[in-house]
Amino acid sequence: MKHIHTIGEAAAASGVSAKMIRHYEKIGLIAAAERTDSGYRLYTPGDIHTLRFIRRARNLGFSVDDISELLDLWKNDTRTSKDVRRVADGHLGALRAKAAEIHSMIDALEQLFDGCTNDERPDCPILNDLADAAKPARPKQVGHKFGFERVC
Amino acid sequence: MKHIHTIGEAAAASGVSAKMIRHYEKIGLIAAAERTDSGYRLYTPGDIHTLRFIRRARNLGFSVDDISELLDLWKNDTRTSKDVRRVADGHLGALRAKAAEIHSMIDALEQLFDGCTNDERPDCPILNDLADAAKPARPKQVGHKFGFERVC
DNA sequence: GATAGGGCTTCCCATCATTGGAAGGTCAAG
DNA sequence: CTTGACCTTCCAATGATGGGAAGCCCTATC
Repeated sequence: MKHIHTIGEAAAASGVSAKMIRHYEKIGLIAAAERTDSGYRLYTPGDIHTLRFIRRARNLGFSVDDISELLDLWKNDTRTSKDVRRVADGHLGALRAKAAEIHSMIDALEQLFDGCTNDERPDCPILNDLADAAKPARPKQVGHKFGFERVC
Repeated sequence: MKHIHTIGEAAAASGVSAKMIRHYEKIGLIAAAERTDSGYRLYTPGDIHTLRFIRRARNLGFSVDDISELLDLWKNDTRTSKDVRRVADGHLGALRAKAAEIHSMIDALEQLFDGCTNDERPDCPILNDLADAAKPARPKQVGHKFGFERVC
């Protein structure tokens, strides 16, 4: 039970794949690992701790750039709580924006579903809407329902 | 006011960039456009209608594969409403899964924020959690708050 | 000692939708 | 004829990850 591990062990212990560990090293997110005489990378428990940090941050959706900053802050004794909040807050904003975007898609799609009969007929408001957005699936009270263009 | 348009006009009229129109042609999502003697692509109003269809579907987050299927259904007289629903339903499921994933990230991050002082001190539950997930930011009643490892 | 297997190395490619740029041909107006 | 805006093709990059090939290394077993 040495305290030094191969990349495979580090991967298993951290939850970061060996592929990604090499990748993170290549892009400079983590320092280049020590090597054995034969070229194998070696990882200390501290390295693995860092890898776990990275994996958790990725689970929270942080980008590699964000993680790089968080790692710097983590290892920086002069950081302030504010610094960390700034990074996390930026990401939280991005997540909320993404969530809003997806929800608007979901809402639009659900609305189209409302008018969809789900039967053997070819008429389908989903395609109608895609073909001509000026003719919403369930118009609030938009008047014109002439159905020009193909029915569906 | 001809009824035939260059790729730039088609792009402006459809909301799909010229780059993407060429790309969609290359990957087979749309048929290869007619050409002038000098090689310029030519688009009919029908082509532009198709491009608008594509753009709207992309706005709803459909993948190119989905859109390809939707286009086939759109132009297929024997399709049924069910067919369209199947595609849209699959996408809706993916969107909901993505939304759930993002919300779980948001929730986790917000919880970390709860314990973050946002001041000049270096102690920060966000980093603490990333460094050691076994020690949640706001533990329900997890006992051990020894703060081994660095404080933050 | 030889061999088999599994793990490690590097390098390249693919994803997915989109954008950017370079180098060069075409068209319309001045 | 020149200028500038448009078009053409081709190549590359994005971001995070996976897949695979070719080849070396290490350990266990015969």
